Amino acid sequence: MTMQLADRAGKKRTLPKEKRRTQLIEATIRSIAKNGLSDTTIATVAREAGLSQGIINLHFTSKERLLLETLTFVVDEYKLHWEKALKRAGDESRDQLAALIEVDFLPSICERNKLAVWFAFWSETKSRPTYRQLCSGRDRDYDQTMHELCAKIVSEGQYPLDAALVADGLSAMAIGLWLDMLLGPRRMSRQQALKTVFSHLAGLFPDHFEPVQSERSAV
Amino acid sequence: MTMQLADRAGKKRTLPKEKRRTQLIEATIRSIAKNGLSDTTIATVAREAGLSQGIINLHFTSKERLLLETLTFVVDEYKLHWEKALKRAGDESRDQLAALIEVDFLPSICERNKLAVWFAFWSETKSRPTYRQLCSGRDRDYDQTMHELCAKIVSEGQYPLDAALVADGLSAMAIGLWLDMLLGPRRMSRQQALKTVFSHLAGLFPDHFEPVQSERSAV
Amino acid sequence: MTMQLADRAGKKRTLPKEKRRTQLIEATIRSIAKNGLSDTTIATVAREAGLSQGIINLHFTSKERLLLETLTFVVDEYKLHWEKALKRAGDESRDQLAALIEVDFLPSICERNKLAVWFAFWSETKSRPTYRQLCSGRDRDYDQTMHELCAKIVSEGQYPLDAALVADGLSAMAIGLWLDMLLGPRRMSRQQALKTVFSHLAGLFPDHFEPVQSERSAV
Amino acid sequence: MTMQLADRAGKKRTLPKEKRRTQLIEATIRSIAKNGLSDTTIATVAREAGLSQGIINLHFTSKERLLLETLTFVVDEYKLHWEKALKRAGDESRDQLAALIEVDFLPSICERNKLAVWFAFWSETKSRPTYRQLCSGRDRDYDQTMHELCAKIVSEGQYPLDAALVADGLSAMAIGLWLDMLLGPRRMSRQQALKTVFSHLAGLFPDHFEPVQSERSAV
DNA sequence: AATGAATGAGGGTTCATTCAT
DNA sequence: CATGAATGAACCCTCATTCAT
Repeated sequence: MTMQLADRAGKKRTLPKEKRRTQLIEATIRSIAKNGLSDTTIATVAREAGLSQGIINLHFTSKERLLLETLTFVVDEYKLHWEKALKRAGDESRDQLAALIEVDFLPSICERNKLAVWFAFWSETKSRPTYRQLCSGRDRDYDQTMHELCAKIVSEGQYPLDAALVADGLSAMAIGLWLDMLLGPRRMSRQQALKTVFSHLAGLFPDHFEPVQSERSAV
Repeated sequence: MTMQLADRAGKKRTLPKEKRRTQLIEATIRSIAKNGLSDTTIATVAREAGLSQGIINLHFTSKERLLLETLTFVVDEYKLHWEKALKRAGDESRDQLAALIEVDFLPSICERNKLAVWFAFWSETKSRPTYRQLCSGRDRDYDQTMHELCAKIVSEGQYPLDAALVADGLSAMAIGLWLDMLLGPRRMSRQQALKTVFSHLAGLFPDHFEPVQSERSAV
Repeated sequence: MTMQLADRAGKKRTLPKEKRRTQLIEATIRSIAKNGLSDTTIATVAREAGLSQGIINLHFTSKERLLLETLTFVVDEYKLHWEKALKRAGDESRDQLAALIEVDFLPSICERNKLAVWFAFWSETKSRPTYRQLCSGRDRDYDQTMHELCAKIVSEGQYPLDAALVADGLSAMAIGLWLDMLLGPRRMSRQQALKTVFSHLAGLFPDHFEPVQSERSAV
Repeated sequence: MTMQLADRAGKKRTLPKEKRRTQLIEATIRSIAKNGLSDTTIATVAREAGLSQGIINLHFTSKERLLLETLTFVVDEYKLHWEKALKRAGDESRDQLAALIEVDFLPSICERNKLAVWFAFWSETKSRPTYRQLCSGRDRDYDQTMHELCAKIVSEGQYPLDAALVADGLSAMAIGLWLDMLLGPRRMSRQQALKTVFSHLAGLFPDHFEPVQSERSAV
């Protein structure tokens, strides 16, 4: 409500096209998080943006398109982050894997609004073939990279593990933790989630990752 | 005349109350899997059940109630399974943990229709407090049991691991694998999923679980 | 308004399917006559029928279908009338032609509501190919019959006329008179219209039709 | 920058007021012919004119006004034509009547775009009193003139006909032929339409008009 | 003078719910 | 019990109109 008032006071009535679009996409993300996908209507999005209903069809032609572009927005942002993180991570495969995983728990990535979007679309994927292409699991590049890093580490450490299975498992774990974070921040904080994954890494790859101490069990 | 119609199909027109209810709940599960939660209407459920529209309000008062009872049905079935599995598992904590995890990938539990229901409700959880009570994550008993088993194994094997973190991680991984199975059976089969979890167990608890060979990497 | 009240008082809430459909078609005809085609909305039709808006989609799936069936209704009724009239007319081609023309000016055919429907759809024909098939001009059987009758009369009377042109002209004249009647009953009554056509027939086929005296010019 | 855009197309961005208005009216006529009256929106007109949406309200205040002026435009053009034709026709009533009728089938008058406009407005006349004043039937002067010419010819030729009825019939026939032309140019060409009317004139007034041979029936 | 972003009333349609049968 | 015709609120979308640029 305060938000809305602020909007009204401080903003110009007409905005550059691209600005309006992202403004509406962000309103859509908030609405999905707040109301769920099935209760996200053109009205809720418009209200969230502090604008009129007609503006959505003006900028996105249809609600369906708005939802698609919202999903794309979140997916692209995610991809951008981990690609950047990977570049910055240095040469050690250990560090690269760490970087990749840390991205999943960056505040801007795993804030609940965004997580709500991921899960909303995942849960509709079966009935909407269009969604699947955009976000099946995460994406192939991610899986590929994860697999390669695990393979390198396994061979470096001579671990008796199957790299493909480890990669799948880690990726799955991250998503499961996302769900825990979505369902209630008390159950699982970002810190807690990170510790969980790194604790596993330490168990699996003892020569590459150090043990993690949880507050809960720390004496 | 009515009799005639009833006879024709070979079905009785009136069914015991409880039968009708589960018949409708199963139709709801199929509809959610097929159409997604937001495209599941009273009409799609009734059609899936081969009955008239009015029957849902007759047996469930409202659509909301039908959905709630559908969720409850799936959650209860899940709980029933792992409680039974645990009892049958013997005394070894190793076997009990294995049993607990295997339940997640039982055909009747992780068939895609059921998974679709879990994710459908999870993704709406934020906006519907009612859902959360029913299925936040899984449920407390499950988490508790998982934690205890991990703690026992950790202490048995003297592993340098935090039991709480391992328990959370395993639970999360199972859910992440469910998502993989939901999004496409090719990406992740039940067998593959089981291998993935047990491969991690072998890595974490080498004295309790044996290494797993994936077909993919097997020479 | 009285109509509406009467409806509400005297009718059952639920009606046989076919009855409801014709009831709605008749309401559509009245609405087109009263509001024009472009101002005929689902709301105006429902109000005219004294029913709720949803009922139109229930019985006709879409507004478009309702309009199409309304057009079909009027076209079929017209065709039925002139076919029947032709059978009853006897063997004289003179009488048959007279019968054919008289149909155009039967009260139930050329009441203004119906005429409004004809013109409404004619005027949209260019942009709606579907309409054309249903009512291009009138229909081929009509044109054919008209032509044959004129040909017979021309040859009987040895008139120096082209039967095809006469047939086209008479048909066109009838439609032009319909327009006059639609635009204002004062300008052109049914009687007046009939006289106009028969006056022409008398002029063209003096051996078959007798002169007509108009009130206006009658001394 | 604006200058640049203007230059590129070679058009001036600002046009004399009257030019813009007729440009928009012509675009309206095309849009009505192409899309029908009910699908003629401000957007279709603006697109047809290659201009922005706002311009219509700028020049015509409202859509209603634009439609009204479009109708007026067509009506005035028609009236202008037949008044001019009448003046040029000479003194013979025969020639004057012929001239009057020929105007109806001048290419610029009965091109389909224009006919579409006539019928579009006629079919809405009942619900829009404003339209009726503008174009009921055609207009009184026309009817009056037609009647006088028929009367003169009837008396000249001592025909046993009622002049008023003949005038009405001819006028109606012309409109009916317009409809035939609107619905499909194959059914009725301008030539064919003219022959049809003159064939009737020859039948009615044999001393004034010569018989017409149709191609169809010519041996 | 001209544009086009923005509005919001009203259009067609869907759908949970009611109720007479 | 079971049906399905009927309702009406709420959905998405269109479009005439306004207004800052």
